Amino acid sequence: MKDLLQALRAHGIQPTAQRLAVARFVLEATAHPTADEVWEKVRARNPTLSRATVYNTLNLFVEKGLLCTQALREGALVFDPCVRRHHHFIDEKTGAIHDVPWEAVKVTGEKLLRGYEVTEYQVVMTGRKRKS
Amino acid sequence: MKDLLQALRAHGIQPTAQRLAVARFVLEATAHPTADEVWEKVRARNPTLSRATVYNTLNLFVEKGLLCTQALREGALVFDPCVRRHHHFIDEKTGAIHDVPWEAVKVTGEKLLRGYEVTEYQVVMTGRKRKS
DNA sequence: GTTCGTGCAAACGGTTTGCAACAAT
DNA sequence: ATTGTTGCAAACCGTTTGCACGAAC
Repeated sequence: MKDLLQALRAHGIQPTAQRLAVARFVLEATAHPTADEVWEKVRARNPTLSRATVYNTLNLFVEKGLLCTQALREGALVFDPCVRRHHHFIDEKTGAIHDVPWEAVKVTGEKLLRGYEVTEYQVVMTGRKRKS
Repeated sequence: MKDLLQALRAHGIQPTAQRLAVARFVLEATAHPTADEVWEKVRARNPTLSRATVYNTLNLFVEKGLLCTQALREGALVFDPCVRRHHHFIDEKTGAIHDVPWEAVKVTGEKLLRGYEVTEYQVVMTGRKRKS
């Protein structure tokens, strides 16, 4: 819990009860939730939390560099803790989004694209989850 | 124009004036337009065309395999002709989306991901367009 | 008492849907 | 006459915004 406080302060975010609740959920989230999913989940413990506050808070976190948004789902943004670079795998059955470690996949050739100066990239994969 | 007719028929789509107009624009589009952009552009020549028809038509095209949707833009789907596989480059200044030839970038390692069976993938790059 | 965050409700933009008019077979 | 397509408007969903209340310095 203390680390959450420090994380917010380190990013210049004034901590409030609502922001801590959102941060606690979203920074540990591995599920790439949408804003509404964050609201649903966090509201379970903080019933007075309003949707607007969740949206405001998430946008604030993005602005302050605590979260990144990803356009990986059709129709809604998903939020991802800004940790080390990684790729994404999308289960075509369930739509669930999984992180893929950066070293698991190698991309070559992006440096010498004619006409483009690539500063960021990621591989977006889709397929089925294996039983194992 | 004849090829458009055949393309629609080949995909089991009954051709109508509206569908041909949409197809003509979107199949040649290199700009990855959103549905509303398609509407705006096609309406210039077909002023009676309704937004609903554009949405219905685009969804029909996707259903029938003539178009693919890509979640590359925040807040709106973009449509892409289903041609050969390719990657995407997004200009971080303008948001413009460009196709990157499949052979220009190589991805390795996606076959042996533990737990995932990858059936599709693409590299999504962002950066600046070079002057050249 | 000023500043900032919250909550509500209304507004907004992209998309879908219900329905009545219509065209084609 | 049946089937399928169109156009309009209303509904819908995810998100933003305006504003009044309330908490904190």
